[in-house]
Amino acid sequence: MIDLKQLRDDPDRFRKAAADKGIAVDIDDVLRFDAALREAQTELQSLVSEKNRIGKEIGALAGRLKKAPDSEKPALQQEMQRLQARPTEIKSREAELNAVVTDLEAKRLDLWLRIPQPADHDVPVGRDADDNIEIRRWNSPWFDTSRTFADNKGFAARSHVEIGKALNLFEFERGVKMAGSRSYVLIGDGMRLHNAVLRCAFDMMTSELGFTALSVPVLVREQVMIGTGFFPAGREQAYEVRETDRGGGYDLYLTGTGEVGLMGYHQDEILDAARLPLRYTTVSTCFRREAGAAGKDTTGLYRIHQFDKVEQVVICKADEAESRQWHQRMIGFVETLLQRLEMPYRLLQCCTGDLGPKNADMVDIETWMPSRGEVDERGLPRGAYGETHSASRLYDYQCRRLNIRYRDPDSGKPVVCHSLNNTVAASPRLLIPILELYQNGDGSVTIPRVLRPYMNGQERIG
RNA sequence: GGAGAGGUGGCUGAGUGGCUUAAAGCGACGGUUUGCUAAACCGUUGUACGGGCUAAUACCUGUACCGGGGGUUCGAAUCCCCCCCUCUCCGCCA
Repeated sequence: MIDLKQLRDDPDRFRKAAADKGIAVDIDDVLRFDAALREAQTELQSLVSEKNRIGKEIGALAGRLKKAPDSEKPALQQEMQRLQARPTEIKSREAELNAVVTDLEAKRLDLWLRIPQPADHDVPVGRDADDNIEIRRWNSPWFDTSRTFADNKGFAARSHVEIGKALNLFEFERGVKMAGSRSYVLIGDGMRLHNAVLRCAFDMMTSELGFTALSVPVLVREQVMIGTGFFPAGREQAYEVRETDRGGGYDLYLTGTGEVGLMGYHQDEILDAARLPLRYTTVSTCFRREAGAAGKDTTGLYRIHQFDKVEQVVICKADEAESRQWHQRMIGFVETLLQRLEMPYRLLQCCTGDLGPKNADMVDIETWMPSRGEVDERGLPRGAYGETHSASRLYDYQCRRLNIRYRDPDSGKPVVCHSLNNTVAASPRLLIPILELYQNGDGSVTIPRVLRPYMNGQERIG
């Protein structure tokens, strides 16, 4: 959520920002509702103020009335009636104004929540993912993405789907039987490898990097979804559990990322400035409806409704330099992990059209997936980078919605925090490059060295 | 799931319709005193949203907030209704 005062001061900045992101929101309506609301509030408050003042007189009079001898009571009662006339009159106008204020507040909030965070000045303007700009690449010591898979490994690549089927690491049929399309079952070493990746990433964040591990709810109230910025814009992406239909007071929503729980944790708190920055990590199951993605990435483990993810978030002081520094660090943690896994990746600077409403800046990390991409003249896929991570820098947009602040040591005033988040490892999507890059000509798969401690020392599958 | 007790400021805790529109204590901050520390004494005290005046996030002023939402009333922490949460006991259970 943006700062309304900033909107009043410079509406053009937000008009342009929304246009750059390709998000339709009527800034003029927000300003109109805002102005009308404040006018109504002003009138309402002065009426209530008058009512309260008379109320005090009535209170004092009531006290005198109680102690007064009977002879004086009729006069006092008459005075009481006279005093009560004006508040009664105010009440009807107050009710009218209250209705107006409630209505305008709702209208203003509805639009306010939809005004996107302006992209930072150094984020390239663009329409969609095609306009993202590559920042840099890293190649594995033993796999050069500029050469074909066969040139790298000496045999033709099989897709993770084929590998998984041959080695019985996962299947889709029974997953679909139980839960519908985009559902799957991990089996045996497939499940073990999945856990190994997550554990490896989780241990790095906690033991090595000092992030605090939290296990957080993945079934949360609407307020947390709004606060973290996933609602209202992404409402159709979340599964909802309609508890109100069975008499409960609240509906609940399955979270699409651990970020929701990690950030919602401190909702409505004023944090101790001395304890910032807060660094949290979690491993959680993530649920996504993938509405609007029908027909897209329908094969394999790439786009699925349920997966597990190690996520990292940082909540820091409202300082642009510090925010930017953490963004780079958090990206660096992921690079370290991918380099340990010896898998080629690249960094993409996302353009304005690909940022989403809440980000000032976003860097995607894509890992090389040999089975993706166009098919060459021999009918073999050329391979392509596939998105595995996304590092967001949000300034105070998310923390303002969540109402997470700290007290500035100098002024003593509450200041809205900055927040950042980044994937550490999302699996089974990350199993795609692992299986495909580490496959051998004999059909087996070598287990990446860093994952072997989490596989009981096992070196190969199959 | 059943029964009961609760939810008041940073913390403890009083307050069962106005004469207290949240007492008192603790803590924190500022000051006085002091060779220094401690103590004592005096003072201050939250958040949000408006309005006024502005260079100002300074100052003045208003409204709201006693778990959340609604209601009764001239007036609600207090009375009524719904919901949420916590605790105790019972039941069930990974």
